[in-house]
Amino acid sequence: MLRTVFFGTPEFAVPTLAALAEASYAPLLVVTQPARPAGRGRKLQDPPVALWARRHGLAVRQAAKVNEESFMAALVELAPEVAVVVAFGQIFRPALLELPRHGCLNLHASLLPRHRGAAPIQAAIAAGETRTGVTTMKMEAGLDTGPVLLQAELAIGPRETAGELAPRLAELGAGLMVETLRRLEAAALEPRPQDDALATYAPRITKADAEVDWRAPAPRIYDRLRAFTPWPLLVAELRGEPLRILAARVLAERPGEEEPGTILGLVEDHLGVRCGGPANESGTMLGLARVQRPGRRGVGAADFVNGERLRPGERFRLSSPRPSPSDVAPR
RNA sequence: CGCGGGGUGGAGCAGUCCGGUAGCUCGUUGGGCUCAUAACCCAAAGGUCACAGGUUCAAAUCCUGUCCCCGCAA
Repeated sequence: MLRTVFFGTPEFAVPTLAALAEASYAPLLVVTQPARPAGRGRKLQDPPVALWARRHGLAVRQAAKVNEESFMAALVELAPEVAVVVAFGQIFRPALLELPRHGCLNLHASLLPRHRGAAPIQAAIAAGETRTGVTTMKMEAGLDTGPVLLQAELAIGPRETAGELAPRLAELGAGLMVETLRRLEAAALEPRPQDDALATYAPRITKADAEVDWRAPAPRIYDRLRAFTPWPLLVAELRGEPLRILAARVLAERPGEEEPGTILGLVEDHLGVRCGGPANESGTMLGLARVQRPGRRGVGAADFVNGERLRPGERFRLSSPRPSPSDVAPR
């Protein structure tokens, strides 16, 4: 029976917490972020982990800064043997990393060393990958650089969004973390250092990532839309006003000389837009299924065309090229 | 009391600043034409303009209050 402390914040961390509790690794303390103003009205909202933990009678501490003296002192008091960290959202200083005898174990939503950082799920989808997974590792000072303990893989569906993939990875990871603790107790873990040469970095997604570059091939734009669903989705500019793209698919190639961003018309109930493509091939086409104007609710492509009286030939504004948000050089 | 946008026939929108016959693109129904790639032509039905008060000769439009929806923040 390990003396365990759990650190986690969003929905992604809940399955692991639940699995620990069920597997007799119920944490002595659940540490999570303070309630923050959120949503319309900016009311204070507790993070999902706090809600779950309280509902199940676990001790909860909402710490704004875990490296501070007051929190550290409280933790020393508990004398944890191991800390389980899942999407907590704060950086641990060495003093905290070394406090539990077995160290701090992290669940990360990618196959490390790929996609270190804040948005591994989105990065994998945006990169067009067909497989990803979860990793448990022993935390060290660098961001997601610690030695790998266990990994589990799964396939990314061709139309799967980040919102759909995240809970699957969370469940997969929950089981993996329990297994990791079992092996820790049995002294059957073999930490393997990460190969830094293979590392990529997946920075936090921002609204700026949502901007569509119509010069990219349609399949690439589609990958980004899947990665950025449910947030921040994609945003394009039409008639001087932002238009949010809620759902789309890649349509069959259709030869044409139109500029990228040109509206080709309604195709199979989708608003067909000319995108970029490989040289010497006919251009690719993205079909917008649902879009949303500012202040309005989302509408289907046909409704949008009717309401706006759109005709083929109108063009979305081309955005400025930006580096792929999915992966940049490792830090 | 965080900020902003919206609620108009079945759908999506315009009209609201500058009060005065309810408009557009679709859909539906009936008729015609004929096939094409958002088919076309003619006709018809369908709205207490979110709700409640107020101002006015007159309110979708101006004022006050309420309800519902959406975005910003992650």
